[in-house]
Amino acid sequence: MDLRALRYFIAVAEERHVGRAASRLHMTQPPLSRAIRHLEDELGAALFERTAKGVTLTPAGTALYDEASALLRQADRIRGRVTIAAGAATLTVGTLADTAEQVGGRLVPLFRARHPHVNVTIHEADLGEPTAGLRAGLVDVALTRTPFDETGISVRVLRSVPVGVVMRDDDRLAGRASVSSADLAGRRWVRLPDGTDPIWTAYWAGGTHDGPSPVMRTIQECLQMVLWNGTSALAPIDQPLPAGLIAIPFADRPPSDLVVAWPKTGRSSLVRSFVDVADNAWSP
Amino acid sequence: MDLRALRYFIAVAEERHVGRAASRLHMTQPPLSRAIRHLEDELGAALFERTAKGVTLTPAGTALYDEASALLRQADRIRGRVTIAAGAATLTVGTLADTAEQVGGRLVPLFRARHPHVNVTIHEADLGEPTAGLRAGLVDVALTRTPFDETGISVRVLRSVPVGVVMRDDDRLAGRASVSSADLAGRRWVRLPDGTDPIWTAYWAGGTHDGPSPVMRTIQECLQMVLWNGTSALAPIDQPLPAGLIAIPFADRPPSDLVVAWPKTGRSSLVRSFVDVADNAWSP
DNA sequence: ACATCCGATACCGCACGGGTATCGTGCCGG
DNA sequence: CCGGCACGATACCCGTGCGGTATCGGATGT
Repeated sequence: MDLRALRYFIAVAEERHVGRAASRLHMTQPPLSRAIRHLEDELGAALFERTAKGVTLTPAGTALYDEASALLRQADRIRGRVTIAAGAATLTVGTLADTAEQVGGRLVPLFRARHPHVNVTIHEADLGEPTAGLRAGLVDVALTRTPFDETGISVRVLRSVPVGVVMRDDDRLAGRASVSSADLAGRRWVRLPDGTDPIWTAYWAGGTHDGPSPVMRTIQECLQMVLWNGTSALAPIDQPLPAGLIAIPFADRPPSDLVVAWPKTGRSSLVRSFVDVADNAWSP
Repeated sequence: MDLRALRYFIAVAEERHVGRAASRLHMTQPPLSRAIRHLEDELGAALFERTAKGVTLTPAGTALYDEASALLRQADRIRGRVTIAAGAATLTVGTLADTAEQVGGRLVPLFRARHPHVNVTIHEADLGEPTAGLRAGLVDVALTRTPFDETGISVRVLRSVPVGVVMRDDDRLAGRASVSSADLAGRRWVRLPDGTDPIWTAYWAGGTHDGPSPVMRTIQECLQMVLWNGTSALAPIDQPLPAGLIAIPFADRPPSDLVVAWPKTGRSSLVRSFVDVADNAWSP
């Protein structure tokens, strides 16, 4: 009887519905069904009655619900107690270009409210670091955008944002309702630093690179280059543009997800809590 | 931070020694070291100071010890509460021939004291069932003797018992300090039921079977056959023999362990508790 | 009758938690 | 001062367990 099984049980008990509980737990329904069955086997008692439109608690289930929720509350308190006893803990958050303003400004205060004793530091990464320092081990958790190489990295989507082609408002394509890859042929394009994750580079690439083109390191630089040099760029269209620039929806790319990312291995309790706060702040 | 990790931590904290804690937990030292390291990483705090002759608690470790022991006590209470709420639970214990008297008589009352609400039933198996009904799914846990086919079965040793050759006291070998396989050539031997686990059969076999020999089903039958038919048998020498029989230590077999055995999969909390009671009653 | 939605089942692949073998190191006795 | 020893740490292997996807059985309500 581990704590994870009890958390699963609590979710099912509160939702009275295995499928909904599964999505609340960010998993699929079958393993959750199995976990509940295992818990029932281990305790030697039926915890739920299965009905056609969900599940209901048995008396044993009700008893477990009371006990388990108290136990989980007590378990959650432990983390804080120990980190306090160990002295101030530190969480380093990596942000990619503008994600600090996009979500960090709302997220970090919520996190600090939950963990007043934790020191939160920010590492602002440039556009050549899609994991915002996560892969380099510089940060504990990152606020960034997909797509990038996710091997060894867990991701939770906060917001899904379509991308558009950003260009000067005197561009010959200005006014089009939408553009496709074919419209971009031969167009000069902003360039990411060499050595950047190829998945990331390919996603933001557009047109063709004939001849040298400028290298950008931040969203601001990127937009300035579009404005000054007449190049173009793909950018998420969830933010206001500087005067003189317009963005046209680009149908040939799936949306880019604004995500919180963390290492698959060695997830600390602070990281888990950070992700949890992010979930609660955006998913409902 | 699962409960298992906390149990590991408690053991190390109390022993102040990873190796001793590991053997107390019935595991080896390296995975325990790793688990402690993982817990420290997850909590973001050093819990122990490593010294040359063991480990000592840091302030954070002391804080965790207090919190964790309270949490584990609360978790242990849950099982009982739930099974009570679910109505009487039942644990079926399989015993092999004489193990019921050997250890069951002491073990079951201890278990019933810890779980007053649980119904304990006994299944007495004959000598052709070395797992005492465990493999057939007839029982939840078994008190039996090694060796047998342990695939899918977990085992905990309660007592290790040497075996001896049992024969009539007028046997020509009577008076020998010990015998070996060579002394048994051609001797008539008791026989186990057909279809019995070959590992088990081979262990208790001795001499050679020329011609039909009686089949035995219980230790009592076995000894009676030795007495009446002049056959011989191997038997654990931890019990008094009927008058007219003697046992001579037999060096050509490793000792037979008196064990508690249970299925590797689907271990219920009652089974775990039963094993735990057995541990505490015999291992110290 | 049938579409629909529920939980259960079957099966797969990977990560994790056991194991054994070995290492690095600090302490102690000769 | 050095060699042996005992401790925890590390390296590596392997089986189990827990995620996933695809599908089933069965109840419900139009």
